[in-house]
Amino acid sequence: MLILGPTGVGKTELSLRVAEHYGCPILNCDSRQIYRSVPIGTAAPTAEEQARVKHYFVAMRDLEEDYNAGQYERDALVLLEDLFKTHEVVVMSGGSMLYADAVCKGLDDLPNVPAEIRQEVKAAYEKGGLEWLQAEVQRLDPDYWEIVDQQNPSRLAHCIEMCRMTGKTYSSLRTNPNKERPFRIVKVALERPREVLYDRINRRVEQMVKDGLVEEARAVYPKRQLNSLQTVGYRELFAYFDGEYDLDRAIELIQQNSRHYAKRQMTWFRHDKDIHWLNANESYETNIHLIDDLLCAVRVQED
RNA sequence: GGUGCCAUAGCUCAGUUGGUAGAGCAAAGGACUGAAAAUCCUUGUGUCCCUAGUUCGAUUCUCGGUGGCACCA
Repeated sequence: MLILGPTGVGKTELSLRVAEHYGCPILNCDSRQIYRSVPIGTAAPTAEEQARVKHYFVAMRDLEEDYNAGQYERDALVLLEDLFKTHEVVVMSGGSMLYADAVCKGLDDLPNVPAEIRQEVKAAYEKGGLEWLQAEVQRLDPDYWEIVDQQNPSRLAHCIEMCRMTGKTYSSLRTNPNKERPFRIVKVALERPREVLYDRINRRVEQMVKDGLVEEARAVYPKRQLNSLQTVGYRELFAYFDGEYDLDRAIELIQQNSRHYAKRQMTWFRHDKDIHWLNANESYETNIHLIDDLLCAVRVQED
């Protein structure tokens, strides 16, 4: 049972109630809540919430540890195999769409990029700029060049990393696997009118600040260059610590960037035809009832 | 009360020697295979404050009004 929705829509409480209803645990599907030390800014499930339902993939990695969607796919599948021995239904909940798709459809089996190669490509990019990345991809993998977002440094850099590591073209490694899974997936997503969602996001950011977000960010400030901290709520405060602007401006930017993030999530959801939409304004009882119906339909299909 | 300056996109402003206008930001739309809360792409019609005048034609010039700011009383 996959529960999706943009940031701030209200996934957490519905997921808890659904998990309680089925007596099952929750697999968190959030690329930032996986890390320790940043619970306030990532709106991670609280101790009380985790006491209600067993959670996985919350605060399980240090900020220094690189984590990624491919690793999440592997970790989640191992865990799910185990959980399905004792549970008919498991809830997965979150807003990281690449992570969700990695579990539902699977990514190609690519190696993790070693730090040296990442560093090497990064250094060459800093020296040669976007032009170097573009020329290098055209040279190493002309097929990928045809389809890639040619202005996007991370896409280009990743292609170069893969080519250098494997000695093959990145495009030849991309098979769009659409893997079979040994379980059925039901996807629901919560929705709210745009203005209501944005208002909730704005207020949630203010609440985070009251709850100590600034202090939390200050504590991890020395590690600001880590990928795990390239995150809304932290980058803006780091810039404030640097004196680039005042705290009020930083808060405004956190709200704005959270809204942008929600918008990008919704763009992704819109194209996923497997999603069943739930109105976040409905009562939990109503939505759980709808979810129950969806699961029953899947059981009927199986028989 | 007097004098001066200003009034153009949601915001900050540019500009039109008179031929109905454009930047930044915001906003919206989109892409997405191991950095994904990341990264990248696309999109600018708005009574140019209102009334009257001059003019073939006024957002632009003139008179008056309204609002804002500054200085003087």
